[in-house]
Amino acid sequence: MPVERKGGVTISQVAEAAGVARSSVSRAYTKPHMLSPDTVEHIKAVAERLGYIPNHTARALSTGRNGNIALIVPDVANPFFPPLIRAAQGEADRYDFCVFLGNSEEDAEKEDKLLSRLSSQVEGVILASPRLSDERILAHASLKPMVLINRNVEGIPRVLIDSGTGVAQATRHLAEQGHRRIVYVSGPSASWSNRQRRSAARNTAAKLSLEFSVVSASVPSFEAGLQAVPSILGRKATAAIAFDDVMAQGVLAGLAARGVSVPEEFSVVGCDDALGPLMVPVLTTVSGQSVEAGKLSVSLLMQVLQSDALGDACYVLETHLIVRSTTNAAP
Amino acid sequence: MPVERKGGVTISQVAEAAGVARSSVSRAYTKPHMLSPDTVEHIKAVAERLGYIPNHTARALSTGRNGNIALIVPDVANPFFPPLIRAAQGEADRYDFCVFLGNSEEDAEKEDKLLSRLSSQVEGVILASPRLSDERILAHASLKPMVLINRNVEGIPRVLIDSGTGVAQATRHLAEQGHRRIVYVSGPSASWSNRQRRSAARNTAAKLSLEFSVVSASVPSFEAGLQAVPSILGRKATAAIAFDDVMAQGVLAGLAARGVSVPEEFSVVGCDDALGPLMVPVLTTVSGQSVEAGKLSVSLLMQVLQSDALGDACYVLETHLIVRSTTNAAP
DNA sequence: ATATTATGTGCAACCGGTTGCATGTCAACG
DNA sequence: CGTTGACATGCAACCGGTTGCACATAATAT
Repeated sequence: MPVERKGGVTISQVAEAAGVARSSVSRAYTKPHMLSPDTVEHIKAVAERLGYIPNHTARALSTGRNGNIALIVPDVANPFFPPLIRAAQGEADRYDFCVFLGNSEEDAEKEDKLLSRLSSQVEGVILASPRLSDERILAHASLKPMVLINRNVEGIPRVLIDSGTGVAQATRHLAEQGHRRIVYVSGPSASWSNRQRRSAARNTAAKLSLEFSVVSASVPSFEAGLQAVPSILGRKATAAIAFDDVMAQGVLAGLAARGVSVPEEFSVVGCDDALGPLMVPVLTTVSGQSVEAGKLSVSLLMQVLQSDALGDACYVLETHLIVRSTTNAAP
Repeated sequence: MPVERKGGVTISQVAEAAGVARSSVSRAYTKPHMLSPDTVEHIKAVAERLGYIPNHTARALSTGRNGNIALIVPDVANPFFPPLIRAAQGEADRYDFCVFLGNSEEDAEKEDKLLSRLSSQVEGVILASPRLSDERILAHASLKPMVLINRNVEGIPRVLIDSGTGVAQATRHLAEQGHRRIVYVSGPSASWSNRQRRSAARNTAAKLSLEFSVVSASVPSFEAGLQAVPSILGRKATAAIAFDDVMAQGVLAGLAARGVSVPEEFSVVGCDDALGPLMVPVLTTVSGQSVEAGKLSVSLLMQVLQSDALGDACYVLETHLIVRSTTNAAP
C-alpha cells in the first residue's frame, strides 16, 4: 500500500482559516513580538490543525537567506574527511544551517562544476583541500562567501592544519632512531598539505644530513601506497613518511607482501591520524585536526556571513608526532 | 586584501539590456526551442556579458522543483557510509541533483529533526539505516518521496542489503572449523540490519546445535567492540561475529590487549567489508554492498520523482562470506 | 488574394512567503 | 476632553524566475 501524499498548505490558507491577513501569519512565525500573544496562539493553532509547514524556498527568495552552506571535499571515502564532515555538520546544526556535501573525486574540473552548481543555492561555501587553481578559487570567492581548509590563498578566510611541524618531528624522530635514508611518499601535487609536508620533510632531512628522496603518486589511496613500495625499496631507504595514513597503510601492506617486517626492518610514519587505533600494528603518525578544522571552518563562515567582510582570517592548527608501533631503530 | 563581492544580476536586467521581455530571457535558458536561434544567441551573449546567473531559489519557487535530495545517515564517520554517500553523490550528479547530507549521530530524535528541517527543501529523501520508528518514518514519507536503505517498511520503496545470508555462511564456516560456542556482538537495537544479522546467526547456530549467545552494545563503535571483550571471554566462546567491521576491530584490539591471539586462539568475523584490505590482520567479514546500495537508492528515488507513485519497490542485495585472516580452526 | 495555420515574442498572473508603510484602536497624558 | 503615542493588524509591493494566453507577423493552403 503506497503512501499517499498531500499537497502543501500555504500561508494564505492559514490566513483565511484564521481570519487574519497573510502578513500576520508570517509574523506569527518570524516576529511573534509584533503581534498580540492571543493572535499568535490562535494562528499557530489554526496552522497546526491545517498541517501548515512554512515553505523554505519562498522564504529564501524574499529574504535572500536560505540557511544552507556547501562543503566540498576531494573524497568522502578518504578517512580524513568523515570526521571533518561530521564536525562541520554538528557546528552548522548549532546555527540552524543545513549542509550540502560535494565530492570532487580529487578532480579540479569536477570541483569547479560542483562549486558552480552548489554556490547558487547556499549562503557560503567551505572548500576542503581544494585541487583547484588559486585563480578559480578567487573567482568563486568573489561570488560567494568562502572559507578554505588546508589551502593558503591570501584574502580568503582559511583554516590551515600545520602538519609541517609534525612531519619535522617525525623526520627528527627517524633520524634519532638511526635512519639515514628516508623517503617521502607524495600525495596529490595540487594539494597544499602535500607541498607543506614534503618540504618540511625535505628541509628537516637536509638539516640532519639525511639522504632524502620523494616517491610520487597522484591520488592518496591504499593502492597508490602499495604500488610505491618497489620504488621505496629500490632506493635502499629504511624508513618512509607517507602523505597520509591511507597511503601509509598501503605501504605497510606492500612491505608485508614482500616479507619486509615492520618496524624491525623498516619504519613507516603516516599523517592525519585518520585511522586512530583501528589498526594492528598501530600506525605511528602525525596528529590530524580534522574535527577541529571542520568545526572551526563553519564557525568562521558564520562570522563571515554576519559581519560580511571578515577579510583575511587565517587560523593555524598545530600538529605533533604520535609514536606508536610502526617506527623503530634502523636495522 | 579581502575579496569584493558583487550583487546578483537578475533576469530583468538582462531583459532590459537585450531589449526583450523577461519571459524571453527565461525561455532562452529553459525552452530555447520556443525562440528563434538568433534571439537565444543574442540573449545569452548579453547575459554572459552581464555575468547573469539564474537564481536557483526563484526557479524552485515557481516550478516547485529544486533539484535537491537529502541523504540521512546515522554516522558519517562509520566507514560503512562514506562509500555509500559517495556513490549516492555520483548517481545524483548524473541526474543534476545536489545532495544534502544529514548526520543523525545514531539518535532517533535527531533524525526526526533533520528530516523535518531538510525535507522542506528537497524533492525527496533517502534514509539510510534509520533509527526512527516505523510510525515516524511513515509520517515523513507521507510528506515527501522517500527511499529507505536497510529498513523494511512496507509501502516505502527500499533497498535492503541481505546480510542474513552472509552471516549464516559465516556461522556455518565457524562450525566447520570446529567452533561450538559463538557470540554475536550486537549493534544498535533500532537497526534493522542488526536484527537481521542477529537472527541469522541465532537460527543457523541453532540448526547446527552450537551454543549461541549475544553480547549487546548500543552504538556500533570501536570502543563498544573493545568493551564487549570481557563479556565475550566470560562466556567461554571461541569465536565472535560482530555487527560490523568497526566493532570487530574493537574486539580484535580488546583480544590483543588481553593477550588472546587471533586467529589461533579466537576467531572473529566482521560485517560490511567496510575496511577492505586496509587492516593487518585482514578481517574475515561479510561482504557489504554499500556502493551498490547508495547508487540504487538514488536511481530509485529518481524513478519515484518521475512516475510519482512507484509504490512498493523492494530491492534486495545479496551478501556472502569473505574468508581472510581472522578465522581459523577452534583451539 | 484571402483564409488558415505556424511561429516568435510580450503581457501579466503566479509561486509562497516577507516587510515598509498606512490605518485603526485604545490608553495615557496634559 | 482632545491630543499624542504605543501597539496590533492589514495592504500591497517585492524577491526572481516561470508559464498560459494573447497578439503580431510570416508561412502555407485554398
